[in-house]
Amino acid sequence: MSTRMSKLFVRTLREDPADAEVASHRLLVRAGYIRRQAPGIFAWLPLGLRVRAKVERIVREEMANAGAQEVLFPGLLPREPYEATGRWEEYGDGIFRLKDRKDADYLLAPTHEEVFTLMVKDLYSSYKDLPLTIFQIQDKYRDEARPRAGLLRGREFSMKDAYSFDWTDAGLDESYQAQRDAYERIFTRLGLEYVIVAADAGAMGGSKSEEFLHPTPIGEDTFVRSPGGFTANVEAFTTLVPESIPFGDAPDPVVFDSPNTPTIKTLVELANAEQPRADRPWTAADTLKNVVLALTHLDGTRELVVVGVPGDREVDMKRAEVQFQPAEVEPATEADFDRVAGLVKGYIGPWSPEGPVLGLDSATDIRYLLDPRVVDGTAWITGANEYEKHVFGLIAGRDFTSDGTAEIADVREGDPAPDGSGPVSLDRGTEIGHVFQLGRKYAEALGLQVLDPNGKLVTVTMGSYGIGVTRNLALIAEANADDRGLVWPRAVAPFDVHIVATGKDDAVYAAAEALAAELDAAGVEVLYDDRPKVSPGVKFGDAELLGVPTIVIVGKGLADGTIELWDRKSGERTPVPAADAASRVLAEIRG
RNA sequence: CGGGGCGUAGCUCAGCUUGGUAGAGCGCCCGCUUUGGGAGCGGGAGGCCGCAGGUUCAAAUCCUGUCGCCCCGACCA
Repeated sequence: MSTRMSKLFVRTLREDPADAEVASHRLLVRAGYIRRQAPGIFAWLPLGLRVRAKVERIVREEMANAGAQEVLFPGLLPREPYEATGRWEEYGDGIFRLKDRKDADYLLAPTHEEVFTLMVKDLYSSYKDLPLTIFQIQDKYRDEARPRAGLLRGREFSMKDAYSFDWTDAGLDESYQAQRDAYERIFTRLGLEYVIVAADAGAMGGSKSEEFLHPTPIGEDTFVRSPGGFTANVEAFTTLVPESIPFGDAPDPVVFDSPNTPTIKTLVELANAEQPRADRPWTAADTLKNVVLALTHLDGTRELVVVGVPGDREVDMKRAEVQFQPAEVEPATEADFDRVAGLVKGYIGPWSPEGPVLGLDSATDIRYLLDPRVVDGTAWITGANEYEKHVFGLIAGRDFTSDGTAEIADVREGDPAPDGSGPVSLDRGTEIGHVFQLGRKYAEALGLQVLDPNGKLVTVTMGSYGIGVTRNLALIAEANADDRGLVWPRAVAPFDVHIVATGKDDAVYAAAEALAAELDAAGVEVLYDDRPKVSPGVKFGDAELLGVPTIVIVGKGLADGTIELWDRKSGERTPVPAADAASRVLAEIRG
């Protein structure tokens, strides 16, 4: 049965909704696919649901291809399983919590590792039952601090989450690869450009982890690519370590007066004026900036660390978080400085004439880490640990050492890729899928073990694989819109064809109706704009806004026996004999 | 949590500076006309001006408080 526009539960808006910024949000609301219900929470109207179902179908088909079975867990879950893995606390304000009438704690599930693991534990106890991959498509809830961009970052969102269970590491590799392959097929079918980047395994606590990123200017992630094919999320980017330089007969460090140098820029200017170097001027890259960070560990203890980074680089707090996780990182506060003796704000450095100042074996006892670029033999200008004094010619490895390296400096366009594949470029992207090997963390915490062929208990190793269904939908909309509206790829369009009848001639409506019926009988999903008192301009505008890829206009051409095929994407209109219309549409849709 | 902006009809907004009976366009309903690019005319329905308190003869408008929403950042995946 084809859908009639006159009966469809939709109201298109002539103007952009005031609260929508990005194209997908604006257009999905304006075209009547979704409506906002609460911040980051949306109602789905018939058009939106149809697209959502199409996306889900592709995901289901490829999950089946990958040998995964569909299940459905509740979104409302008790606290206990999350307590067992520590995530009830870890999630903090990030999840919706609630209590039942007996005052027992519940949560709206942000993801389902725990309950999947427990279900497998309940049912399976032999290696013969494995491998197993099960998945669901279900709404997830996260109380995002700031939901934004409509569907792109919601508090309720639909996600396909799959979990694999193996009893050997090799098995996990295979299960992982199967999902990874399925993801490539899914995004290809959805028509979404993607890059696979090495990701930080992060809070989920696993080993191997890759993100599928869709490059888009509205993306919230930054990732790098090199000409040689290296890709990584900036958080996971590792610096190419330069060769060490022999100390040779480099002169001893020289302390100099450096009043009024609150910034790296002023310090460099002063150095060039007062302590010029023979071969080339000092630059910010010659300075070593010692940044004091305060870490708050999981047990609540606060630790100060100092990280030395080249002065031309900023600290990237996101990279710092990754570096020090699971501790929380923030710049040290005044109170932190007050607690430690020996740090002269603005003049912090690892060296003093009296001996080392930074490091676990130094005067301050503060952990000192260095940017990987600070290799042995490099010479630096840095603080002399005395008010209004800096030191130059300080040689790494000779005059100071560290307790290790830290990747907290920002990544820049042109930085060399760690695999030697050339300078990287930076792009914005949004995560559309994430695959990773959880390993045994959850199985251990929840006691999921099976008997191996020798009758020995072994802990199961797991993978977890997510695709944001509604986010993908939004990104498809985003990537396929023009100034007139949505332009759906055929694979996910709410309808196959949108028939627009114009004019008031009964013959037009009769012909349009007959065409709709014929196509419908052929299994085509038809949206038929039968509204009799609506002007052609409105119907054309709505057709463009809704974005069905093939539009058929039955109107004034009918007098000459023609009907028009209108391609939404190219805008091209092709008159065809009315008698051929159905077959031409079929060819268009299936060709 | 920090910064900025905004809450007036279903939607987009004006009115607020300078207090005096609630406005426009679109949408919706009725009638007539109109039908290939968001029609015309006539008639109509629709408002706790976010909420609370205060000032005042009188508050959408001024003051205080509060709640909410949007954007940027922080946070989060």
